[in-house]
Amino acid sequence: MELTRHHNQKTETRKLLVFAARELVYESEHENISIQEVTQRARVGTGTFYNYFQTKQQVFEAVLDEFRQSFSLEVNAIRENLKDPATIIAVTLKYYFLQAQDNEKWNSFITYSGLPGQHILCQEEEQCLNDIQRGVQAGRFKVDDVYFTQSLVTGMVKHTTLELSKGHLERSAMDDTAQYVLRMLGLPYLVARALAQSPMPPVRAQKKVHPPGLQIAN
Amino acid sequence: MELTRHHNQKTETRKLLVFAARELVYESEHENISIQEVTQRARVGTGTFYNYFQTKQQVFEAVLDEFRQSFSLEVNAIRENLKDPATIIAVTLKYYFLQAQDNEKWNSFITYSGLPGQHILCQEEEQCLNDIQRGVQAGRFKVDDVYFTQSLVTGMVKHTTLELSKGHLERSAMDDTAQYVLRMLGLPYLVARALAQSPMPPVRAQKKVHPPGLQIAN
Amino acid sequence: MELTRHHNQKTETRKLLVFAARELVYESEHENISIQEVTQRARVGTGTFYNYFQTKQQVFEAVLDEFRQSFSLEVNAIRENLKDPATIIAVTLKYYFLQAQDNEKWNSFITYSGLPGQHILCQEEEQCLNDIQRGVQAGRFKVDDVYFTQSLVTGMVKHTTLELSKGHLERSAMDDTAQYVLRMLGLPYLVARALAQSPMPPVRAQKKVHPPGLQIAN
Amino acid sequence: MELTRHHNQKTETRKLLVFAARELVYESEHENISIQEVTQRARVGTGTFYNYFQTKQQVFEAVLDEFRQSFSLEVNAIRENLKDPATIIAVTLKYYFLQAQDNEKWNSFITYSGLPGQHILCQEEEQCLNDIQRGVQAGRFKVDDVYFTQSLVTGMVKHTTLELSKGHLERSAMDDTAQYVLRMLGLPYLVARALAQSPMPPVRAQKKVHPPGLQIAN
DNA sequence: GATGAATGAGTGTTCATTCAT
DNA sequence: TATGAATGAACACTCATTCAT
Repeated sequence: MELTRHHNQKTETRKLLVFAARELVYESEHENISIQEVTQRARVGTGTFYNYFQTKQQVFEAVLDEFRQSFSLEVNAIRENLKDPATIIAVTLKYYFLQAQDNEKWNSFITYSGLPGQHILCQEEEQCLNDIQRGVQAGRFKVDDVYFTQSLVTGMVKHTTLELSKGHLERSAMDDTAQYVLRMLGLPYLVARALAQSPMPPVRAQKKVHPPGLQIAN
Repeated sequence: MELTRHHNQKTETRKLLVFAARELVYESEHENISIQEVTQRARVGTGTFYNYFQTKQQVFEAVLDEFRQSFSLEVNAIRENLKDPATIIAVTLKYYFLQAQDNEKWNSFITYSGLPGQHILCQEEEQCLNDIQRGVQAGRFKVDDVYFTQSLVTGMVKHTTLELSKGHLERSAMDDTAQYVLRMLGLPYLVARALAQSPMPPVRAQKKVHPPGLQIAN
Repeated sequence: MELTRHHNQKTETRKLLVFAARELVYESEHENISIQEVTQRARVGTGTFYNYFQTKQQVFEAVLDEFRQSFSLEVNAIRENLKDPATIIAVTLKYYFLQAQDNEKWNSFITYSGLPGQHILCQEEEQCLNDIQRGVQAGRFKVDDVYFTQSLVTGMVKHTTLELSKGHLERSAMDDTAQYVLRMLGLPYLVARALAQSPMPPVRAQKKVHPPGLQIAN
Repeated sequence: MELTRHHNQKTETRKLLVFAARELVYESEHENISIQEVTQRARVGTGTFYNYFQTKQQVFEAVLDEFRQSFSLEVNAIRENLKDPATIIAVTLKYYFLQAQDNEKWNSFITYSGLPGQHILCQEEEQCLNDIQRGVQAGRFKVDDVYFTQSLVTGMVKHTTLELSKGHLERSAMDDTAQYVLRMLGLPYLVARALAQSPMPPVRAQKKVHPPGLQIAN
């Protein structure tokens, strides 16, 4: 019990720090967030930071991890009810766009900070690869080089996400990108358009605080 | 006369600074280049910097401008001999990939520094837009939304460039990307492939120092 | 009974700390050893340290004490079989040099740390004083000022020890120093040389872990 | 002239820093002097320090250098009028003791700080070596190993200096040490005593601020 | 007595910017 | 215009010490 309590307390403070870091990413005008900003926001002593992280990057990586994990949970909850590879891809892309819209700040942060932002979707990338491969095996897709195609799809999605977050593109760009992706995978124009425009399946009711699932404590 | 001398001198010093900044981008291991590094490299007093730039970013933007300008010159020299919109696009893309390959360092710099890296191709973007529009008008291309398509093409090109520079993609990705782009624009598969795989027209003989055309002075 | 257990436990923890501190002195590259390093090494809570020591210096002084004590035990075991003051001094010096050789790290630690390193031999100093005085009384030595002579002898020994540990002097310096000391005390050259060069009497068989006798627990 | 002025100004600030560092060594209770202490004392901005020194140690080494240099100047002024190797050694030692007496704090500083204190007299050591060698060649001294003897002499002098500065020895220790050293070098007792007790030759009139010759500016 | 999370003053160091010359 | 010494706020990071449990 003693141990448990301590462990909880420790976990609690860590959460405070990660939470503060995330808040600052969203609020901060400048890209450079200092450790002292984080600890002050977390209402915690300066040195406390170093009980949980060895370096500044680590706390932001922790935020990134939380983000990826919660996003994964949500998107997988949707995907598991779907069968058709094309539908899965269309829905995944659109879900990604949707949640990305709420996170402009975050997007620019991971894009321009020194963080391994390119890996923000790394697990998703593997998933994307699998999606494509299964579609190919099922005779649904037709691509020359699966790996390259996956890479390019990822690039397209990232681009659209970023441009959306900057207001350079309209909301319709989400559907349009999905449509182009599906066509790249070999679907006929009409099918691609139909799939891309079909409405999202109802997401499990769930209150979303800013980045999905990043609620602190509870 | 006196005035001319002064003007030249001023211009000269500015060039020295921009040149030094560019060199440092290529050489430096770390992303953070200080003004003092720049002025020392330019063999110029610290304060001199502020006669030409108000802020650190400005000097890097100047480098960026030079870069864009010289790239423009070169690519336009190639383009002016071409007529077919599809060919123009294919050639432009491939030329862009080629020169980007020589500039990995630079690419990562504009991608991860605080600079408005997204605009590296902004003038090109407009050109790209024109290319697409002319193709559409000529009945060669078929796209729903020209603006969105152009944006997505840009995103794809940037993605491939970056991934190439990181070694995540093979050289064939250049042709493959061009091919996908052409198909996105509505060309049939075989035509797209043929165009994408056709060799580059001979570039005007020209010794290229590091980034094309960025030679200082003259 | 309860009391005894507590007392033992308390003693035990103290030993753990002192032991850890000593290990760190030997192993550590840097001169600055933090309390947290000590407690971690001792597998003891951070706060526990302050149950036994008020300040960081105190734990190192404790190490010093242990060291002196164990050295005393050993050297006295040798000395008690000797009668002649000159022989006693020669043997003591040489024994000191010998054990110092195994403890380079330690030597530099007490020399350059803030510890009262000058007192490392303070008990020995008194002993040294006695040795000289008895030699004088026995008519074996001839010195003007016993106290000063003892001080200078101590200085010479320390110097040779330190220089040996730094590799600035050869092993023969041990004999040479002993010889000079004996001559300082008034012995004729030949006698001094003979005594200084005579081999050490056999030390009681005894396995020596690192610093003599500093084994913890038992 | 412009250049000269700048150079002077620059030199001036450097002196301010070195001067402040030296003062702090003398005044400070604790061994650890921070850069900010130095800059505040020098009435200079924090960053200014790094225009002159790359690291904290450097400023203290600068103090050490100044000290050695000025000491050298003085002692050599005395030595150059002397011929006899034994007298030279006696006088040099005594002069060293005298000036060391004024510098207790400094002595403990170089002894216990991380500075290469062992080299404080390094040039002197070489000089000492020469002194001994010349005495040997002149048939005045008789030593087995010149290098070892020099090392030991240095050790004795350092020891006496330090103990004097701590008040552990009386002033007579200066003469006594000189006497022992001369005897170590092979002089007969009476000669050694006579030389060691002879008064210092008159030193050139000279106002001595704390450590000889360390006056700032003028 | 034992614990270890919390602390915050302190460290050495960097650097964009100013300004007298 | 050119200079470069001066600046001081800011930085990431350390660590002896406290104290509630």
